[in-house]
Amino acid sequence: MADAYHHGDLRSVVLHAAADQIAQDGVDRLSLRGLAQRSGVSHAAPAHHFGDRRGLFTALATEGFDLLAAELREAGTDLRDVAVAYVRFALARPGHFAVMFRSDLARADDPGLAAARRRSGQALRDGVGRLEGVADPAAVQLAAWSVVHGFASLWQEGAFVGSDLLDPAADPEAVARRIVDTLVLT
Amino acid sequence: MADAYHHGDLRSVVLHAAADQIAQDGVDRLSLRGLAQRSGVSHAAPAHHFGDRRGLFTALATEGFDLLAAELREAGTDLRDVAVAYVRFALARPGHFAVMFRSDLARADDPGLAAARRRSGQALRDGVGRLEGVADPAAVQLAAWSVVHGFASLWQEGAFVGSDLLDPAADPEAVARRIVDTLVLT
DNA sequence: AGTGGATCTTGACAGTGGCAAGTTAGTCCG
DNA sequence: CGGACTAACTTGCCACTGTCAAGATCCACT
Repeated sequence: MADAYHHGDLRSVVLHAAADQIAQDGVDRLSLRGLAQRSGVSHAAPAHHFGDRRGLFTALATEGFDLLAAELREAGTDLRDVAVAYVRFALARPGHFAVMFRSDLARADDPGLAAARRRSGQALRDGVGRLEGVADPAAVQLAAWSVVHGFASLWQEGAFVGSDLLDPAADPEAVARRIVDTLVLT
Repeated sequence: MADAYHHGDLRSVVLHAAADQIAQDGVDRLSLRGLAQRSGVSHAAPAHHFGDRRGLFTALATEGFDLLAAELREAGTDLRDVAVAYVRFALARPGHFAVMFRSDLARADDPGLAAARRRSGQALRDGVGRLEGVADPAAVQLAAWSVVHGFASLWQEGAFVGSDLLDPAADPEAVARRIVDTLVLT
């Protein structure tokens, strides 16, 4: 740990630091050099693992999609539970979530990222697959994804604070459940 | 136009150029100097109008909220129409939309931005206000906002492209209407 | 033991945002 | 008509950032 050379775990250390910093200050204020300094290495060390600024975001997004997939699978097969799990993930991992759907930050053609995105998409599909007796299942699936994604985004950016739409002290997961209930009973 | 000094319209010229560039390359790749060059002025000229990088984003977000408010008011008083108008705005003004809900980019305490945000919030409220016979109107309002915001965000970032959830050539407004219909009939 | 490759450092370069000081243009007021 | 005042813009500079190239260090393997 106190040794000069990091021996393997630098990659995850930097990733973790990046997620922390993004959660605190936002993506725009993230500096690779600051990240390196915070991780106790020279300014060019991260480049060896991620190559690029885009490479770092790509790795972070990939990790995010894998974490999301795990979270969704754990939630089971009920649409409501899966939806709430999506919101829970977004709020628990703001640093990852802020990067995952930003095509301008990550390298869109990265095969690892595409695979992880596909995995989480599959997990989402598995959880929402059974929609018997619904007129337009595809619309419901789209709506479910959109509503949890939008709610998580808006919540995280503080869009609800002065809106009178909800109690500032409310539990986001509980609100998410209320919203999803509004949706699926169609 | 060919004169050396811009005389007044530089502010809007730069704002327009910024919206264009953000729509093309994303927020992260926006350079104030490139913007200035593209507008035909020196690198420090924008600073006089916006002060700061954050100042530019603040102005752009403010303009965006005003445009959104106008669009929402024009849509009338039906929740479906207002919701679709929200999506239409987001897709028509991607450069503005990308900045409007990013608290890390704009100056959150700016009074002009707060006022514009309040105006568009009011417009949204006016359009969605009448929800008679609904068990949990606040939840429906939250869900409506969340679903259009999420759908517009996901669409813009290309999250739907390989997902089999919808036809890649589909008209986003039509899809948005389908989604909203899924929602309000509760 | 020593060779090879992975990991990290050092040093340099162009580009960026931000600041200070100077320059130009228009306006107002005698 | 002319001179002062102010807004708009320019020039020059600085610290910082991302990126690249070259060198140093460590580890594994034979």
